[in-house]
Amino acid sequence: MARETDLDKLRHSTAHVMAEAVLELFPDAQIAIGPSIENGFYYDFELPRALTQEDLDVITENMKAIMKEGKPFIRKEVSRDEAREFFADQKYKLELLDAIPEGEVVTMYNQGKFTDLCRGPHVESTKDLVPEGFKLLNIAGAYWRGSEKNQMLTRIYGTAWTSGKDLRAYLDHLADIEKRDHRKLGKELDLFSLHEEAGPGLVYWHPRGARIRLAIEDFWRNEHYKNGYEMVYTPHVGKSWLWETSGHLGFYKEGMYPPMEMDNVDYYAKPMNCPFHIMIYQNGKRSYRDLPFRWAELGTVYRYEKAGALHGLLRVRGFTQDDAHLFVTPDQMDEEIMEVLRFSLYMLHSFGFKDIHAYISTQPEKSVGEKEKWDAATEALKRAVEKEGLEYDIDEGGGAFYGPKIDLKIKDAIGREWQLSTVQFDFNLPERFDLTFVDKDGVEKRPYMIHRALLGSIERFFGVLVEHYAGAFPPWLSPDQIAIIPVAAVAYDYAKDLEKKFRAEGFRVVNDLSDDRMNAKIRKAQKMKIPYMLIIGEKEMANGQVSVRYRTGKQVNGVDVDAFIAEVKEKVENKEQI
RNA sequence: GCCCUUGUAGCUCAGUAGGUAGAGCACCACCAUGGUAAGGUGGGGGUCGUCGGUUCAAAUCCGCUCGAGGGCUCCA
Repeated sequence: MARETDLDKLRHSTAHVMAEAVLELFPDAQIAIGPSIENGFYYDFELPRALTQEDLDVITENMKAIMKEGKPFIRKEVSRDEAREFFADQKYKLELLDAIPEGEVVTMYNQGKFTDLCRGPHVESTKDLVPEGFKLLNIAGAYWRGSEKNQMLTRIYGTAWTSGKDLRAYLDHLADIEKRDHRKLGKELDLFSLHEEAGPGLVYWHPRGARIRLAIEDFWRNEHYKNGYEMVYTPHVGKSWLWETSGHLGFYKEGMYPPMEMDNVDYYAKPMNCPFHIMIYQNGKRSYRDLPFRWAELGTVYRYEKAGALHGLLRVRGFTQDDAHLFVTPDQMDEEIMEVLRFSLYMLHSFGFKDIHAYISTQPEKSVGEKEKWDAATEALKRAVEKEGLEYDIDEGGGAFYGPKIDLKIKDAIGREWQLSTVQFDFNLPERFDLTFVDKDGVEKRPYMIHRALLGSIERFFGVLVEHYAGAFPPWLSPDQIAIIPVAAVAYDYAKDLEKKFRAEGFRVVNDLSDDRMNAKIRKAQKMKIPYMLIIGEKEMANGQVSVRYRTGKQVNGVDVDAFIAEVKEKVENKEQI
């Protein structure tokens, strides 16, 4: 167990004080566990009734009072019997006690009226805690010991810092996260919607969202061609034998939409694209001269995610993977892995993600395929990651049963990690579908198969992008790149000319000819986070110019139209933010 | 699936101790033609998520159900 930092100690001790305060309110409460966590702490209780916000206020006041009293935290080593007797009416503590290995010292910590079974460490006294530096945040349900078979407890989450200033900074950070929420911005910027009445977890892309998606997809397709991929399109449903052969019906059935029967055969909506790409592979006798195949598809798949797991665009039931499958000979493996990783990084960088961390997952206990293959593939993954100079962690035994993999996690603008790219070896499907290629020596051999997704799923990636940019997309992605804002009706003809000109240049333009006042038009464009606003009136008309107001608030008046076009083009081409 | 919270006009939200619904924005109409974040006036729009119960009377109380949010679990 890692040594606890001072902040961990503070948080853990604050959790104990919270438990004391809760027991003051509910003397009969059963207490479970209360550790420190990132940014705070929690404690789980079994309570006689549901908590309200008022309860939290009372608990908070109790806690502050306890902190002011300055009660020492006292550590005490006890025998198991002593502990068992002390916690006779605390069933969870008794269970925890039983789980402590024989021979390990049992310790209890006391402060004021509260004593907990706890290995510590804690601060010296409750007066070392910071009344103005903590806040109880929310109430949630949590299973005892994290198992859904067990009793659901009430968990109170809190945050704690060494000063009121740090607390405020953290609360500001939480507010920032809320402002960036892609569900909120998706509504405000009119990007997408979800309709429970039409099916939970299924996404509707509005025109403005679709424009962003198309910009992403166009870029994605072009880059794939440049990197030697071919595009394929495959069906959305397939007969059950495909999924029996692939093993999905065996291992993954509860994650699939239920079957549709037609002509006495069950059809399933695809949860993955692999079997379909394999069908294309199977369509002919393959030679080593043909390999590698790199087949990519923006393939829409359907998976049954539990209702409680659905979350905006980040967790949905129908989504589009930016999928590709590589069929390679064993001696092409190294080179192909290098290329896939390089390509992944290039894509992520293009979208403004610079901070990238790799995770390599190796052979688990239960797996298919020979050990030599696993080792060779794992080594290839490591070599690739090292060659790109990426920091990486190894998750020993964390691979899927069918092969090792690399996952790439990016950090967004406010430091949150998201897993996007994944590159996975598959020793299973080539076997199950009996894939072969004819090698130089005329012998049929098994190809290697690599699954990879660079962005993950378009929906999820889009959600991450919205939060990363807080809705202020760089011009190349922005749904509207330019807003034309004529000051008065006299400038409408000029506005229309400009609009035509910009469209001819390939820009996405909105021309605001409404009878709003200019100020209102600016406000609207600003709220839609349009990067360039062009204010035009008599002055600009006379000189064939535009006045540019940037989303950032900067203004430049009297700009020649061609100079403006060149400026925007450069930003778009370089995928730069303004 | 489980726990807690929650569901009132397109959106954001008010609705005090139960007496048959309000605001702002958006939308429509008219007036106003305006130089860097909301011009004015008027208007249309809701069976208060669904079903059932208590009551003379329910958006307000109770039950069921369907969603959503925060968690837990799950994510081969």
